[in-house]
Amino acid sequence: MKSACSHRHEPEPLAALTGRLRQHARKITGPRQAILDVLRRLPHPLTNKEIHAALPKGDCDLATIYRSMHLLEEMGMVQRFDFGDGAARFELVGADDDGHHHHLVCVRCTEIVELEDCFPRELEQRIAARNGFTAITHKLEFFGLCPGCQGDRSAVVSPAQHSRPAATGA
Amino acid sequence: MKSACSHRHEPEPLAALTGRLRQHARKITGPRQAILDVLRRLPHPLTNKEIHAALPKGDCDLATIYRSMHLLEEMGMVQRFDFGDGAARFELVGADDDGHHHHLVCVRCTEIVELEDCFPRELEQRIAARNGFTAITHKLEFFGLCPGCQGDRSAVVSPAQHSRPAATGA
DNA sequence: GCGGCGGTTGCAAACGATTTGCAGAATGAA
DNA sequence: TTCATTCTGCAAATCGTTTGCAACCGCCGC
Repeated sequence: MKSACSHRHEPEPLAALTGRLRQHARKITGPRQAILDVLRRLPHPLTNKEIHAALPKGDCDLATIYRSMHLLEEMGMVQRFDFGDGAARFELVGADDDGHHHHLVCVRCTEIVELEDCFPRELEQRIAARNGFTAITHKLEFFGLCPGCQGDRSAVVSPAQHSRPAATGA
Repeated sequence: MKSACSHRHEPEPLAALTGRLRQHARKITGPRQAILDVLRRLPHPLTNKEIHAALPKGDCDLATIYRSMHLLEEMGMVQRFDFGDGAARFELVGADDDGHHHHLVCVRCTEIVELEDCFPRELEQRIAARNGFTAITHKLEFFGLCPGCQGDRSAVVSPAQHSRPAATGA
């Protein structure tokens, strides 16, 4: 069952995480433990490169991180997020949680706020019904200027794909 | 001004589109006319590769399409969308429109339905206010099984990044 | 109608994120 | 401890996208 209050929990102990691996008949290896520990201690959307950087030097190859994230995603242990900058990000998912939530990203400093809010369930159902779709889900992320970056007129990180200065004309 | 009913309009004549280029002091070239014409006739989110394929053979280099889409995006003539499959998609934006809207994508056949629905403005404002953010926007896309693909138990196109079979367990 | 400037284009190489082939290494079961 | 497998590191391959560069051409002024 899922707790009524699904806010940020205490980090799940590493042993519990590796236990989930064991349940899925997956081997508990050094790299996997290291990766899970990073995810556990940094409860934020992390790119594979960031995970790699957070790892004790040479603890794990970047390719292994990619493979591990695929595995963990298939097992439902991590949730993938896409902020449109061309790099996938991952967050650990609680054992009793489906990981579904959204973010508010500052387009200037890239600060990330975890949100509880979600697209209204009933409205989603109506959209599904109206179009005859089933098994409907959604991807939703918010972008804006955080308190600290407001009034700052310097360049902005475009929510669009990849680099390139944001549109100035329009 | 913007019309009260912003549903799918008649395709804007090519001359009107090139006229917008002229207004921005941009040259009206063959490749650009060809690209705009494709966007005009195919009112769906198109990848650069799809646009390239829809073009009369050798009418335009793929790199030119990438550059053109950047230009058109900066001019607000096209809107960029990201369905999480690693390729950007573009749609022409009406002259009196901001292009903001969302899609419902079938994860099996990739059929795309254009939606009128949007995340509740007031709720978005509340999220912005609660976190002190300003200039807030959002990216939102829906995924599900279209009527024709329901009951079909074959592989699914994951809404996640790139290929790889979608999670079956979990 | 002509000439020239600067925006544009095609081509190919460069890039960054992600994937994959392969041989050796390490885990978990017997 | 042995063995079958699963994993890992390394390097090369992919894929979408960007960019350097030289040739080109649309558009303005004459």
